[in-house]
Amino acid sequence: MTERSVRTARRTRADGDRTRQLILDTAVRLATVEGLDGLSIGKLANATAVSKSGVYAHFDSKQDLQLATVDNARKLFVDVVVVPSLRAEGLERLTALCEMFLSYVEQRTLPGGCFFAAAASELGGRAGPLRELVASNQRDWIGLLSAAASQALTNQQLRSDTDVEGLVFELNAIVVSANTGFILHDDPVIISRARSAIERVLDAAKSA
Amino acid sequence: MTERSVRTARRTRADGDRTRQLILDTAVRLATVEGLDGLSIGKLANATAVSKSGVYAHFDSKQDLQLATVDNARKLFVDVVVVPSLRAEGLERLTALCEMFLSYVEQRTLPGGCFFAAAASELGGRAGPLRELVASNQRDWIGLLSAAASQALTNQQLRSDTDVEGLVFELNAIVVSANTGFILHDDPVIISRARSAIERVLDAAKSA
DNA sequence: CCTACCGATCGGTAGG
DNA sequence: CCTACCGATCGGTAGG
Repeated sequence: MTERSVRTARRTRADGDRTRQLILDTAVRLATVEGLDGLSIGKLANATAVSKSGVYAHFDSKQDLQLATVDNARKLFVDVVVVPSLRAEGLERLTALCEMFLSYVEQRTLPGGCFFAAAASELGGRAGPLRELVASNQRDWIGLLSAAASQALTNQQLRSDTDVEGLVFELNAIVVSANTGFILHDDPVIISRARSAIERVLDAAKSA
Repeated sequence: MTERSVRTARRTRADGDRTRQLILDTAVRLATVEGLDGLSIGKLANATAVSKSGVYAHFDSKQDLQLATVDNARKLFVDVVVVPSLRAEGLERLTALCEMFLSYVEQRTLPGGCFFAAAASELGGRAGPLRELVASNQRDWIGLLSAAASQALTNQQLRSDTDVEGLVFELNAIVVSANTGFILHDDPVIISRARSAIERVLDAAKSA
């Protein structure tokens, strides 16, 4: 009987998982505004109504929390940008990836815009595992665009003399720049300017 | 006599100006790596071998220091990117602005790459005078590119149906993305990829 | 420009 | 998961 009431009162594993997820989701949102470094355990504890040591119950150190936050941001990015685009193939997939990225920014999915654009700028000039993890995620994204572009080339949807790396560099530059500009100037016109630029670049590369 | 020795021992106005400039130059460099917010008065004092209150002798508050740091970064940018490009006009000026920007990044003028690219990413999602100052500098840069592009159009160096705003958006996206990629991946190939992209975009816009 | 100090907050730990 | 605490560092000030 005592045993029983203790058991019902005790926090279950599922509770712990939910708290951990709450902390990480909040961390992703906070980090797009304050930066991954500006994110403090104290502020995060306050924002989630968990005590500081409650946060440390889930993460060994600030760096451990930061790495888990990047992983969580990756999951979000895959869910809202990548997965919906995988329904299409080749040129259509390439177009969808760019459009879903722009829409992910435009919808203000995260308050400070794209998590990885912010993290890449913040950590670019530093060293350590956090920077490497962000760089690796960035390479994965470029790889995803490149694979779609290559398939479009194989499908003869793009001109046979297309420079795939150059095309992907340009597309990525456009969507990332749209993110920064949209957040800095709070101006949706920048998103439509990016849409036009994407269209122009892809039209120029399309096979006749 | 006592008067005299006191006078020679006393710090002159020029000494103060030199210290202030040393602080600001160090702040610009540090801010490209640590961020304008990550920049602390203590670290800055250490890096310049001035005491913390020595820093406060020149700036009323951290925000005051940050605003002065942005102004100092602007001066540097004008010196190394803008001024050399103003010798040319029209299309040549537009090309020079892009090339000088890429070279300013490639030469590692600042350890964390372009100051304003870093500041725009860091402050984009926040509010206040610092963000407004950075946004205003960003608009000036876009305005500079736009003016050169417009003149190129007037000079009939660009096709008469050229979308100046779209062209400038694309050129800026390319050079800023080159900055982030170069710093994050430490790979000079990204700069040459950007040079090719600039060339491709400008070639497509050139009048026959 | 310095030394010496302020309260607040940082990342992190002890003990439960 | 909590309260209560640690030394270090933060932005900033007093007094010289």
